[in-house]
Amino acid sequence: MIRRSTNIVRPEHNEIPVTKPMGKTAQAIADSFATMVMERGYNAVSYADLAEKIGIRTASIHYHFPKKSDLGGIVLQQYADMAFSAVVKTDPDHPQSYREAFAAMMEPVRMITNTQGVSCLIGVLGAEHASLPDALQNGVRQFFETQEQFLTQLLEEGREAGAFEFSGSSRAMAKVIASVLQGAIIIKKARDDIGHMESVLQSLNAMIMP
Amino acid sequence: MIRRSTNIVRPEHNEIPVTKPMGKTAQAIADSFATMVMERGYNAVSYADLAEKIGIRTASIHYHFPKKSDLGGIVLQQYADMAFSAVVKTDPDHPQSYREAFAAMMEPVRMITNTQGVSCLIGVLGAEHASLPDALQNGVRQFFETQEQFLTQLLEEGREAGAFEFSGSSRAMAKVIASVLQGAIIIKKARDDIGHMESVLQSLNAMIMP
DNA sequence: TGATATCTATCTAGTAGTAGGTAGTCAAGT
DNA sequence: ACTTGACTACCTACTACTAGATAGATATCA
Repeated sequence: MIRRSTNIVRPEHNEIPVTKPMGKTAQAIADSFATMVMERGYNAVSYADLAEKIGIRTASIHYHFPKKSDLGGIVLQQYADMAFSAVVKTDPDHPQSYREAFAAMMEPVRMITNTQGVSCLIGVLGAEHASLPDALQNGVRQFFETQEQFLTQLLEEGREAGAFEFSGSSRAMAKVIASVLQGAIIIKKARDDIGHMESVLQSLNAMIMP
Repeated sequence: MIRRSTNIVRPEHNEIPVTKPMGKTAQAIADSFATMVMERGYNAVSYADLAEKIGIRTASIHYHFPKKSDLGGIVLQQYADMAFSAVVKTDPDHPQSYREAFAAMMEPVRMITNTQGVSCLIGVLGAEHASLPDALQNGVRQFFETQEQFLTQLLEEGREAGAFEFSGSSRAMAKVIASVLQGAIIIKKARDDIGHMESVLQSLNAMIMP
């Protein structure tokens, strides 16, 4: 049974209403933390590392983020917001709109591709899964589920509109795409080879475009 | 220019000749370490964890593996040996032999798939790349390079023999396969969902089999 | 307006616990 | 007797985290 809808709906990932926006320092901490995790992994980033990089004391970081898991949670949430915010309005009468929506989803991937030494935050956390605090484990799982749902819907509706062409179910293809992106990003980091990512992205396009 | 060869040659990954085989305890330490890394990540496994699991003191682990990087190195080497040892003799006159060789390469993947809570050792280490000792960083990079070379050759010769069918270069397809496996394994762990892996493996077969 | 109080963001100085790693001892097996 | 594999006991460095103080900004109120 195919569910019909005119537009790709922005998925909700239970956003806690952020009543107070983050200050400059807090955001700097979050940004540095995110980058370092994408390079080294969650467990390899210490408050001391962060403090030195930003130029404050570790205690000041604890002021903004009492526990490491708080910091991890914020960073994960911001990352998910970024990843799912690139929404392009889709229209069944304009197949191109689905391709544009897909391209928009690839924007964060392109950013990671072009930043040396980093891979996807979620992939890194996924690799360390069992060692993470519960809240982060759940966040990671939820990200993957949301991403699959989002991709499945885009592929399904895009195929009906004639924008995509592939065999098998949309869900199966969504699983392949999510997997190939995660894997390719990790390999490009480990091999320090942007070419790997570029090749895979090209193959991926060939896989779904008519 | 296509390189012709009758057989898939087992790649060398500069194996240091292990003059002395490992004792029972040493192997138990290595095995437990490998499993725990595949669950949590390299940096989240301590000598204390290991010692408790095996039932010895941490100092005893240092006796067998003076530094953590030694332990990591051995485990990485054993993992690579396992991954690349499944060699099936290929024969251009028997296309089925290439499919069998491919299936043999998937055997370790199937093992990981069916073990709850673990993902591929190399993928985990890849995710933590920047925080690893140099020797491990190089080992991981080399694994990916060897794997790509191995897969490329198998796909190329298998396609010539009529065993595989796909568009694009063999190398590009090898990159896709290596990536999709890594990604899928991480996602199945994070989502605790074997179904994800099974779906992806099926799609992967459909991608290269005529 | 001036005094008082509260808030923000940082600091110094510490905590207990854990990390990887070392020195030196000792018993059992060959 | 020598090797093997384990031990006890320890070390230094680092971990996340806390307590308490302080300087400066901002709000409240007599």
